[in-house]
Amino acid sequence: MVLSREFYTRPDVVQIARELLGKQLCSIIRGKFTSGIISETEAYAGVTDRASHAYGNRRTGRTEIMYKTGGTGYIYLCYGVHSLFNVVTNIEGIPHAVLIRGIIPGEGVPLMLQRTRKNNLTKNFGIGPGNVTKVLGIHFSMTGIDLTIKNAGTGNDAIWLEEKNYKVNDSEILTTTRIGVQYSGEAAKFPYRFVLNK
DNA sequence: CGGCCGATCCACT
DNA sequence: GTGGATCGGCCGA
Repeated sequence: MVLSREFYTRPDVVQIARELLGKQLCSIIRGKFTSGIISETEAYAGVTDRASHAYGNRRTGRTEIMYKTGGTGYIYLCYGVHSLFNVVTNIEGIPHAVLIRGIIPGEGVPLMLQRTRKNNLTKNFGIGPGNVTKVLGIHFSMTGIDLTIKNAGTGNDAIWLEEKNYKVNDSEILTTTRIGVQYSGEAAKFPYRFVLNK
């Protein structure tokens, strides 16, 4: 079942980040389907979170996407090399987001290998936010895409999340501070990263 | 318009 | 453990 608008528009972005573990992230890129189970997430709590791009209510061409309704994809270029995929949460006007940092490969592994130019599944395949987008074929030019429908009307391309029969127990969830945000002072200490430890 | 820098990754030592 | 790659976005002038 595709995750609904109501799932994304709830107010607690940290709780949503936690709940996204075990959900299936799917893409159709140029007509080709690939998917994986989300194994690592980080919450970015909007205008009061110094680690967020929207800290201090900053509105720019890029961050504007974060102010859209929950269930929108916020994708941006990092270090000039990597597309990073986020799920926008909360209602329109409140710029919360969850960064997807890792997936367990599901369907379409041969195509994933082709995209990463590898011959077989390595130990950390699909781990790391730049790798998530690489294996699923997601590009930062797709930012703003609607995540609640399987065909978002952008030609053959679509991204969505599904609830699958993948059970996650609380005991399997590791909570830590976020990666790469040491510049953000106190916010760097927030326990906003969730890892599936299975 | 110029300069700085990033929610990273990988090869190499 | 470390450093280079690489370029759009953001800010200041």
